[in-house]
Amino acid sequence: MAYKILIVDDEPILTELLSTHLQDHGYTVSVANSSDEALAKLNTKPNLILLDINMPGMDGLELCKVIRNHIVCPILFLTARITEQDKVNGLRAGGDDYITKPFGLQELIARIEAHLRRDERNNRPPEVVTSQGLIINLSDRKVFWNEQELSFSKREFDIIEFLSSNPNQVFDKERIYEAVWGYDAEGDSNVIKEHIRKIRAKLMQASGSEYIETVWGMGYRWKK
Amino acid sequence: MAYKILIVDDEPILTELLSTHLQDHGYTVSVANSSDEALAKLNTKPNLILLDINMPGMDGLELCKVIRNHIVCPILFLTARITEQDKVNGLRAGGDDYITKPFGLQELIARIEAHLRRDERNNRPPEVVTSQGLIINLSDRKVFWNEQELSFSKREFDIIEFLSSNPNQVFDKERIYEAVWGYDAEGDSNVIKEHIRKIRAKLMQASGSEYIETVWGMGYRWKK
DNA sequence: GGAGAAAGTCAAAATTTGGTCAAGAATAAA
DNA sequence: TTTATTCTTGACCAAATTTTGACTTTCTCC
Repeated sequence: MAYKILIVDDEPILTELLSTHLQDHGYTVSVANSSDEALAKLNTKPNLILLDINMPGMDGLELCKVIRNHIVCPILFLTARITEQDKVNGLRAGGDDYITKPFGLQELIARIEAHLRRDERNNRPPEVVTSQGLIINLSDRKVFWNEQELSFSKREFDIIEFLSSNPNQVFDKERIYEAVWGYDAEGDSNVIKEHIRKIRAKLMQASGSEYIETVWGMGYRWKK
Repeated sequence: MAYKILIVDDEPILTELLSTHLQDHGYTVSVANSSDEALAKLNTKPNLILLDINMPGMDGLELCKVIRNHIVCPILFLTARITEQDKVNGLRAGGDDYITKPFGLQELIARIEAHLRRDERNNRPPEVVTSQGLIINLSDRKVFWNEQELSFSKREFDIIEFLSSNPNQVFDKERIYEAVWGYDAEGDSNVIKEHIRKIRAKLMQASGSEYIETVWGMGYRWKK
């Protein structure tokens, strides 16, 4: 999922430039040309905000404080001001970083990445894979069919995780073994077949449908 | 509790100056004059690291990457380098900010505050309240079941703190050991099992319910 | 349709893992 | 110092999982 970045600045030339550049790097960008517009666009829940300090109407610092009452995400100030006191004020207002114009676009991207990465680290959302009413929560290692939690052993879950994270792809038994056990299987082994059987049985009992498909002579595939 | 800041720099004059200044602002400071020393001092669990890029031996960027494998805390680079590429490299290496020498002490403090505040916001609720009447106060290191205070030893509380701060996530024994003891366990150890047993017993006696769940083959999880 | 290969099934054996206990070592308190 | 508390270790048991081997079924190609 692409990260959403909100740019708040009243200079159309700059916002246009930034917007394009960020989009080239895979970000979803929305632009606000005024404080009011910025507040209105908060409901798009941006993952990061670039905020110009010099804005007509409400000052960037003020705006920052207001934003902080609404959402928690990295806020980076863009500004031409350079005195130390300005920096201090910006950070005290609840900003997370301070980039002085003119700035290099590469540096900007790197800083954005650093902040997003940081944010990710701190409060990563649960990774969830879903298919047809089945919810697979990878970080909690839990599987639900509607309200009901299904229980799987370690190996079983590992196999489910691997297959469901790569839906519709066919993997032969050696490949699955390698991915789940971490090393190559020696000789012919019945292990995979047996685990697949267990998994299928549990999923079938709960949901009544098949999730793992056999591709004859090739391997198994997670249907999505 | 005072924040702990680790300064990594090989210039004694600078570290001395910084150290004094930070202490004046109420921080607990430890100094490492080399990469090896820095790594050794990681187990003091600093809340923030100031890292010089130009160091003899392991480069600051390298060091940063290594540190990132151990702990999660803001890392601020200190350096005389100023090219944009340098900044980009620093941030990519896992750093959170980049301060070029010479820098103002006020700005430094402000940036430190901003990062710590940020960290606080993200992952340090002052107290964790779990479901049925159990209150875990992390700053006072006290646990209450309704009105009654439960007593836990240091290790026991550390484990409770770690698990309950990351509810629903499964941690294997090595991971718990690393988080609580600050370094890797050597060989198989029974310590975690034993402490978990003690904790469970106390919680069960007081509240009559299980808070720590065993995930077979994976580890333990704090139920929430 | 039949041979042979691949996949599925089942139950039992083998292994791994977690829980418990008791006692020694280490640490803190008195 | 003595004493009490906490931490760690090793042994053992019980439970759960994983693997195995024998067997049956299904599919493909001749």
